[in-house]
Amino acid sequence: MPGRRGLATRQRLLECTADMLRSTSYRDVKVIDIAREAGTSPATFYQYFADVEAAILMLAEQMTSDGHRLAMLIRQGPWKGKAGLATATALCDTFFEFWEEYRSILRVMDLATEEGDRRFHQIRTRLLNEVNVALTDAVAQFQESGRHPRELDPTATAAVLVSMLAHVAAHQYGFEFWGIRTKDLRDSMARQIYWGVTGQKA
Amino acid sequence: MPGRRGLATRQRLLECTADMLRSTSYRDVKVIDIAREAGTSPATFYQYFADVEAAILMLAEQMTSDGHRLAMLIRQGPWKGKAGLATATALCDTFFEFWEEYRSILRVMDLATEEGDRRFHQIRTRLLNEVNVALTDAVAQFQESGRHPRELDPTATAAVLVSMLAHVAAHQYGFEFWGIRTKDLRDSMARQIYWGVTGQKA
DNA sequence: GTCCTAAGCTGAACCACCGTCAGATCCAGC
DNA sequence: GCTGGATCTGACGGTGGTTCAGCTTAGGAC
Repeated sequence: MPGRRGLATRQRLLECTADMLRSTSYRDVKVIDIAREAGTSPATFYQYFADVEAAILMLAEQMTSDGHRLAMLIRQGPWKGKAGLATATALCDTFFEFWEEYRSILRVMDLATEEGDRRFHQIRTRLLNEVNVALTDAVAQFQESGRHPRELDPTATAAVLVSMLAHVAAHQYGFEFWGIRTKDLRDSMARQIYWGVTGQKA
Repeated sequence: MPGRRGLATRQRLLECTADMLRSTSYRDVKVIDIAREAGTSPATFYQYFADVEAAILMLAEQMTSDGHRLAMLIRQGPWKGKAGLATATALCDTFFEFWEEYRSILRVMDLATEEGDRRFHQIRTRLLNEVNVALTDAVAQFQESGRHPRELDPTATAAVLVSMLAHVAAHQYGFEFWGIRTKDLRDSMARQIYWGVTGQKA
């Protein structure tokens, strides 16, 4: 349990880690650089974190607590008719914002998750499961009312839509570089989400 | 230009790199381990590749040439009616297979692309652009026939669908671990694709 | 103000890996 | 079996990883 000074140092190290991650490839983020940036010695870093991954893990945890707003939007928004399309559009925008803010952490989280890292996978689940459950509920509601193909698993549909949101948000710049405007991506994606949730055309 | 022996050595190093990548986190893949595995010295590795990334880049290039079948499926398949849904389903299956085969390379490619690496971005574009163009054409065709919302950009719609395919294929095991069956994912995804391409319910 | 103590920090050491180069080894063709 | 170019490697200086014993500092007690 670190005291006041220790907490300040740890926070400084976390911030520098986030900075390094923003400006350097994950593979090249070195403890010594983080320490230098924070005006301290590498040994101090190891007092607070077992390795660079552990620091990023902590950053990812901080991020998760900011992720509730994603699920909130889904639960609170209306999904019927024109307002439903507006909710879907707002959801896309919020995903874009969120990814913009935490881009560098999210990409490491994604890699680590795919590499089978349990800790990152758990954090990813905490972040996206909430969204998935909210979306599943929305889909299930419309499925009961009959307009939706019965044979589809609402959880799977929600997972597919969340994947779409996460991946498009992650590669937004790639698409722009390639001539596709973010606004068009958003509109197409919102339409897919509206369809997926309600089973109906707008 | 390496001769016969040189080419064999390079190929062996590439295979060992792919092996290491499968069993080790990207961050921890070391030249010395690859060399050991290949029964050669690190210096030999540097005769063929500038660094580990360069080797992975070459693996990614080999992968790209196997990627044509993805676009082929989209161009050849019928998209109308029940057969259209079958084409969408087959597309999902092919994506799953492809990702299964090249999982470890694809995740590094994704990371590097998001980190702004031009070379990996270019390869990613070569791989997915073809798919995207094929899908864009399919969407545009249905849009002309009027059943599709006019205001949507077909390129963006295609991009959104390709993102969905790539991300779900990448995280297939994550979803299964979490209780969602691959088959259900595939069916939900196929439905979204069918909707996205044709603008109609199945 | 001085002292004391626990919290916090670091210099230095050791080891692994990187990336390079001069020299050793191999082998195809004569 | 000799030779020249292709191929490989041992060894080295340099950087970063990680540890630990010992130093510094904050701040409470007096």
